[in-house]
Amino acid sequence: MAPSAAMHAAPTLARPPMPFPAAMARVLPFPSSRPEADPLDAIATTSVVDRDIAIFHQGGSADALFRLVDGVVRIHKLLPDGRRQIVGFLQAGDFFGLAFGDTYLYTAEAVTVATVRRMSRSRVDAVMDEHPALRQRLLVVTAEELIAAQDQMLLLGRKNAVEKICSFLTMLSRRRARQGKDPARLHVPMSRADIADYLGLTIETVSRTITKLKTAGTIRLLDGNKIALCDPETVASLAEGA
Amino acid sequence: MAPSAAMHAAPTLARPPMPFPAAMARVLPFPSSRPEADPLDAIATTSVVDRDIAIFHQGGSADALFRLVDGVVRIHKLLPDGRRQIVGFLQAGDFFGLAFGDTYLYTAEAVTVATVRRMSRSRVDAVMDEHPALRQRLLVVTAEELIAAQDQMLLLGRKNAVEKICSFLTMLSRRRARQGKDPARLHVPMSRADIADYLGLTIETVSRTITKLKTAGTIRLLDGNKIALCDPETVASLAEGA
DNA sequence: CGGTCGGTTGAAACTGATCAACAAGGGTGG
DNA sequence: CCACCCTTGTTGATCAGTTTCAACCGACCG
Repeated sequence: MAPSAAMHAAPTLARPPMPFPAAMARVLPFPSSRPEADPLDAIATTSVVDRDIAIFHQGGSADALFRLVDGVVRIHKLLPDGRRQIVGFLQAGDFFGLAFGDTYLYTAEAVTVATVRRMSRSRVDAVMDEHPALRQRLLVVTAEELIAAQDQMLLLGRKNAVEKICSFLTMLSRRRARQGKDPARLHVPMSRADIADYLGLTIETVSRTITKLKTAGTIRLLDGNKIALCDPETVASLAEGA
Repeated sequence: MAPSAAMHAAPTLARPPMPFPAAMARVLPFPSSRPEADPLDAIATTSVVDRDIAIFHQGGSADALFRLVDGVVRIHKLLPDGRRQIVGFLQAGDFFGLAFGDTYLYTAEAVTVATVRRMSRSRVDAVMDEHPALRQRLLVVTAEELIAAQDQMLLLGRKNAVEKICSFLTMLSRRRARQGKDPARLHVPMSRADIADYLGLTIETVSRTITKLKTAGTIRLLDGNKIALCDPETVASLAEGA
């Protein structure tokens, strides 16, 4: 995988030196599976991306917009010395790759094997001009992302380790609920390093905090990267500092 | 015109200790490009807001959109126990208060005496439908705001105190440059508490870090809340962990 | 002139980071 | 099939950056 534990903090040392290498994502062409009524769909091509493979890189030429069909994708930014901040975990339906300059401002990588639909930027613009409603929709999803980013700013700036972990678990729980699945039973495909870089912690602190919640009886660790919330409400209130 | 009643709601302290209503709100701050002949202008009314007075509150009914004409406004979110995270400082030209739900997601307050133009939400929607280009512009500025939010996430999650302060100074410097003013001479109207809550630090750490930069000869403190950057490039590189 | 407020500075405490060791898979090659 | 290794996660001990608590200063104000 890409950046990991070793690159946290430590202003002096920086094991992985390069911010953004050149390697492109291994994106396999794939026939369109379910063509929706979506005009964007007509200009999209489907690809399957392996675990830990980049879909695009920070600094790379931003020539396409993507939509996640299946799997989980992380987007992150890097500091020159390799410190990493994961800015979001995407789920099915999410758009990404929005760039208003000519280069991507962050890297997108598959956390699990992921299926994405790729739309060239020029075509997206053309389709938008034809279907103003799409632009409205894109505005709404961008706005929702901004709202989520602001919540994350509150988390990163003002929450302690327990609150951060509980916020993370609550986010996963809410996603489950939105999918009509059991919100007390989470699948957590991301590594401790990913969680740490998302919450502004180290892997050790993530591990210790999860252990603490487990021994406190707040959560239970199941196998297959699954976590059970004994009481989602309690976890949610811990996330807010209760 | 006279300041509207709505924006002179209860004076808000810089750090309100009381909990806030659980109600969620959806608000977007976003910068505009040019304040020229604008159809939005026709439906706007101007107000002057005193220092530290709220323009709207987190949880309040989101019935209007605002554009900052003059002064500085801060936007912040609160945790139930009063911990505060400032998610942005707005400058002249910036839009804020756009809501995608029916209540505001956070509070907007004047950092300096501020002049704002207020546009009712229903009228904004009508004007948008009439001028599709406005919606496009809205998308662009929202995306720019999202990009800024992601940079701030990197700052909050992975930067140390010196890097945070230098990032803040660099942001102010870039704004000055964009206004055609001397980027090495900053006006800093916000208090130490505001800076602390923006950077995820305490007032004391902000003060100490600024002192450290001053004694290191990186910056000079001038009176009238002004700061001179001895070398903006150096400050910018310190912001990235150099 | 006393009081408050914003900012600075000092000392101690604490949370989370760092360094280090180890265990549990999982894959690979002999 | 098994030994080995490499990766991921856990746990312990110590360290350090930031926070907390506290005192102080100067400016401003009634």
